[in-house]
Amino acid sequence: MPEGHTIHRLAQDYAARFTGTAPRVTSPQGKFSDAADLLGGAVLTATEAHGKHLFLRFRDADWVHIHLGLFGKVGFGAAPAPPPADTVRLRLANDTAYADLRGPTTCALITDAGKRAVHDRLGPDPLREDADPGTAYRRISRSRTTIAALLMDQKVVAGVGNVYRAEVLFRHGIDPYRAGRDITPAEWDALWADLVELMREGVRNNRIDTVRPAHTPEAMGRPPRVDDHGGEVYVYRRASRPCHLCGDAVRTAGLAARNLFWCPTCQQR
DNA sequence: TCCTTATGTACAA
DNA sequence: TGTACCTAAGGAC
Repeated sequence: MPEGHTIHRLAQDYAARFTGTAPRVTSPQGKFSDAADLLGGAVLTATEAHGKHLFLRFRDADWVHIHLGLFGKVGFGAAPAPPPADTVRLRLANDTAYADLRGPTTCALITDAGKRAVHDRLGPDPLREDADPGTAYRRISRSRTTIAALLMDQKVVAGVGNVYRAEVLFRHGIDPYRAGRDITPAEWDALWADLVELMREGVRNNRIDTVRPAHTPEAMGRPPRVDDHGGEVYVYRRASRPCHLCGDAVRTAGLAARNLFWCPTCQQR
């Protein structure tokens, strides 16, 4: 499910199955039918991700812009493709594979200029080679907004979602309510480097794991556990349960319409 | 079977 | 700050 690592992984997965082929493009659910018709016979030539935005290039400059939102999902399978569910917004199918996209916030055909406009409103993405963390720090270091809100602001950093936000702040012992301008350059460098590492691992494994080897249940002599969302984490969705490090209750609170999770003992101002 | 929830974002007021 | 949008899974009945 969709934070930046999911989208970069999807870019790889679409590329592996469809690059250099002219897949049949359909929209069983209907909302992308007109654009799908325009892509009939077109070769998929590249895929790219920036933050939570996915781009599939057909021909020279026809881009399908996809944003999964909160509910979007892509399912891949081997040919022959079964009859699609009627919620499938976009199906690509060639002789070897198919991919079904459901529930996206965005699935639209755009031009190079349209794509550039998307990049322009996004901050640096820890998963992209061209990312400049200094760009993000210039905004953070001038802001009275909390670091928790800034990390989720895609104009500041692209690709971080609610899980990575909670976890990276925990890993660095940073209180989520600290103002951006109180984050030191050294703290930002460490946060960024950690995001790069965690998110790369997220792409590799297609899930979010943030617990250091020294803190796994095995290493700490505790019973094994499985976190709700499929990865091993410190605080995300662990409200009122004991912190893995200090044992105090993990706290939760609403912040900008999302649930924030943190350990008030391990994360100090 | 209904209700809640979710790793997101945009827009109105 | 609230609401709308898109889908599916899990839990309460």
